[in-house]
Amino acid sequence: MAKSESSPGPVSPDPWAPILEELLDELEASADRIGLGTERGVLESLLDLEGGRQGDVALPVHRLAGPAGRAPPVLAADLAKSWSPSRSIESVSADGAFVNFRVVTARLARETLERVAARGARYGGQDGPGPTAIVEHTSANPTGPLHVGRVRNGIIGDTVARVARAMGESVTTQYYVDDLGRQSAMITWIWSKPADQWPTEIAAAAAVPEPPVRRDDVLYGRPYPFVSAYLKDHPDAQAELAALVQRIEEGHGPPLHRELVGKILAGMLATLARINVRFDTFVWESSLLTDGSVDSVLRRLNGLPSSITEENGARALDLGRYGLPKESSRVVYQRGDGTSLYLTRDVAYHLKKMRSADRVVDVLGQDHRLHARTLDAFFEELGEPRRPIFIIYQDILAHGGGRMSTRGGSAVWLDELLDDAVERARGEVRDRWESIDAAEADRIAEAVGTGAVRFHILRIAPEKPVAFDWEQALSFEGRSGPFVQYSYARAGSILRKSGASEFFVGYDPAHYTSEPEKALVRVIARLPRTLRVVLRTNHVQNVAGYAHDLADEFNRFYHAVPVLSADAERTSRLALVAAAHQTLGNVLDLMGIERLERM
RNA sequence: GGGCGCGUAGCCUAGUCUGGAUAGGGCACCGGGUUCCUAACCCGGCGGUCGAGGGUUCAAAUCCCUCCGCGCCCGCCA
Repeated sequence: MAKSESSPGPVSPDPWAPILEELLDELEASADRIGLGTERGVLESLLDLEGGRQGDVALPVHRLAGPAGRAPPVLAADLAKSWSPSRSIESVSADGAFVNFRVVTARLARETLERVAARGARYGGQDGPGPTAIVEHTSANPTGPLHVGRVRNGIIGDTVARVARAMGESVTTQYYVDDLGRQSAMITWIWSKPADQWPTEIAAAAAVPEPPVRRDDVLYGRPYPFVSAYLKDHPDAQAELAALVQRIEEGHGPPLHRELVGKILAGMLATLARINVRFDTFVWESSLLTDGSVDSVLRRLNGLPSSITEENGARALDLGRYGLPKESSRVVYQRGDGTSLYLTRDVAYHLKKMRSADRVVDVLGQDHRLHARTLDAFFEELGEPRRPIFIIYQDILAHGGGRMSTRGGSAVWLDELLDDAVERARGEVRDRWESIDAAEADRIAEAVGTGAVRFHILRIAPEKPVAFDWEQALSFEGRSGPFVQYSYARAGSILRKSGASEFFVGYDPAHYTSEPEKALVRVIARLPRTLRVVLRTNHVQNVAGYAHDLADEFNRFYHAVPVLSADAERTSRLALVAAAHQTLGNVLDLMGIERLERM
């Protein structure tokens, strides 16, 4: 009953919010009239907002039918019949056990365009200050250039961060730089030897096909896979490496070490920057040793009742009660020689993150799944109330299946993929736009090519196993990044040619009477809800899905509804185009794909 | 062997958390569309035992059980 006697409060950034409130008010009243004492919360939870084929919102009444003592179709019909006309709901109809509500387009359009006009680049998101968040992603070992097997990490992480930021969270992205341990030490080990003292097996690195770009990550990462293989059957080298690892962990590593890690990392970051992936903070693993974080964790762990000392003095936690799929229920966190392990440092790192942010999100490959569970168990043991949120993705497999391997030649370098995509885009641009100058063509090609790659990876759920496919990765049609960019450019073109400078003045939402216009209004209106769901579920593929839906509806509208040549409706249609343009742009931003005014 | 993830048309994929109406898209294929705001587009068609089997339910792609296939992990590596 009670219409909101409370103050309206701040306007919701979601155009559907006030309409759904009204719908629920009326639904409650309608339920009352037919003697249903159903609570508003129940009704609300039953509403299907993506719902109706035959409307905008659907209410399945099965669950209400029993208590009401009537058959579902009867109840649905009764509810529909007792409906009183309202300004938001255009029609209410019963179909079987469903009641379908169709919203008055003009009302939805008004709520939507007002918000797009007022919020601009912030349309779709929410105002802060929200919680603080740390999103850690990529964090690949600095041992060589990135290949596409792991590029999902950065794209997922960066998109999650962008969405969280749009939703009002205060987000810091972090790259955890592994400068400790064997992997990066192998690089230093080999490069600290004069070239004429390299083992021949490693010097043979020169025979491997070269990645297309020559940068420090390529150059210094080159011997890595060969060092790795060489070590397997050279105990003397292993001993050298072990000594080096220990010196590094003790803080006495050669200056070359940090220098090489930094150079390789810079190369990897240059590649990531091409797809608009950048980081706010870099946390060097070694800093956790020097700032005492690891010692402090070690002390806490050693004091735990579940802490055990192994024969050689190593320390472990008995995690038997967690049912981890380990051969032993003991998980070692400190070596016999007193040094720490990756796991221990990661515990320290996460405790640090959880102290400084409300939400801690990690993007991890599926090979880290058990590691993530182990971390959780450690936090439980330590009495830490909070947990990181783990987003687990599957590595992209090589073309025929199987892991991408540098030595086996099945690895596809990310730069190589991007170069190919850009090259193909350049061809497309030239075909369509002959008068374009070279610099402009390059700029557009880079945006289109990299956008295609980023979208291609983003569109698939992270946990889905995928094998790399050049043809699909380089597609510029259909469900693709360029399609969204193209739609944005088309909308921009209309706005430009209109000669107008202000689009959200003098429009009349009652003009949106054709199906394409109604559909376009509805997709635009859907963005805030979509982003709320993505924030909660981390299903970043839905951002790409939404972008495609929006572009799709815009193109249908574009073909069916003339804008510039319209008379009475021109202003209103321009407003709708402007709203679509803004929204497409906002979604491109969320995906880290360049907006192009022309293409 | 154990644990976890994945399995939706020829190919790729959304939907699975929170069960609801004839399972949405895209590619490919077939047929149309450009004197008109960018054809990287639009319209139409073809194509589905949602891995298999059982169970729960008024209702299962979705929940439970069993099995099959693929992947990953089960280190005093990271």
